[in-house]
Amino acid sequence: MLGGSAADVAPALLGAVLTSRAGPSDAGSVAVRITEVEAYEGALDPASHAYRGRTARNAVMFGPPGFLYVYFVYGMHWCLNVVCGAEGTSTALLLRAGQIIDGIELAHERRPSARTDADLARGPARLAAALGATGAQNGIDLLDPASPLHLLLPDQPPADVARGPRVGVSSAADAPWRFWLAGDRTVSPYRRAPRAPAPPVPRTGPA
DNA sequence: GATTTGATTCTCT
DNA sequence: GAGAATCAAATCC
Repeated sequence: MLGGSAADVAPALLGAVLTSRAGPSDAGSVAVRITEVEAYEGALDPASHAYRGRTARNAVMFGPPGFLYVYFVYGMHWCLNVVCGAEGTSTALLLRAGQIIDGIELAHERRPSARTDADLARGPARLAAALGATGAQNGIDLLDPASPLHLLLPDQPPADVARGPRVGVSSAADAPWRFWLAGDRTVSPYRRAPRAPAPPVPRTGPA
């Protein structure tokens, strides 16, 4: 399952369940069903952190699949990625959204601004916050049940998978490398990258 | 060594 | 709809 190009692996990750344990005890765990991901194709993808080669920050992406790559962005947010390519290929999948299926109360405590259950993990930084994930979990093995974060892949890929352009990326903005469960309420709203040029406006008024 | 930008979210207008 | 918050990595001089 894991080990191919990010776009190939992406549909298989939809419907997967990511479980986090708050601490040494099992009390306070939160589980999320992944409903939206984005593929980042490593050295082939201008939008990928691995596009310009290996650095201390992105080293995890160059490792074997099944590991967690966590990065810090905009000075305040953590984002979670699952390494999916073979060792050395640096492809990964960004977890963009999910549905909390266990530990809803704890998730609300971690995300006070979320007004509904669907808002708890609707967005990459929100998902990380709901799980209580930070850079401390960077590089852990998601396939190891003993890890603080554990990923359980579904028996078979979901049927209703939609795909489209990625959110918030300013390069390769049109590549259809975002995948989500069609119709799911927890999928984040599409937004073009802030710095991308405005789309052409047809001239309907007087010149 | 200094500057710029970013795989975002929240709040106010 | 627009702007602020705020850190690290990458880029430029």
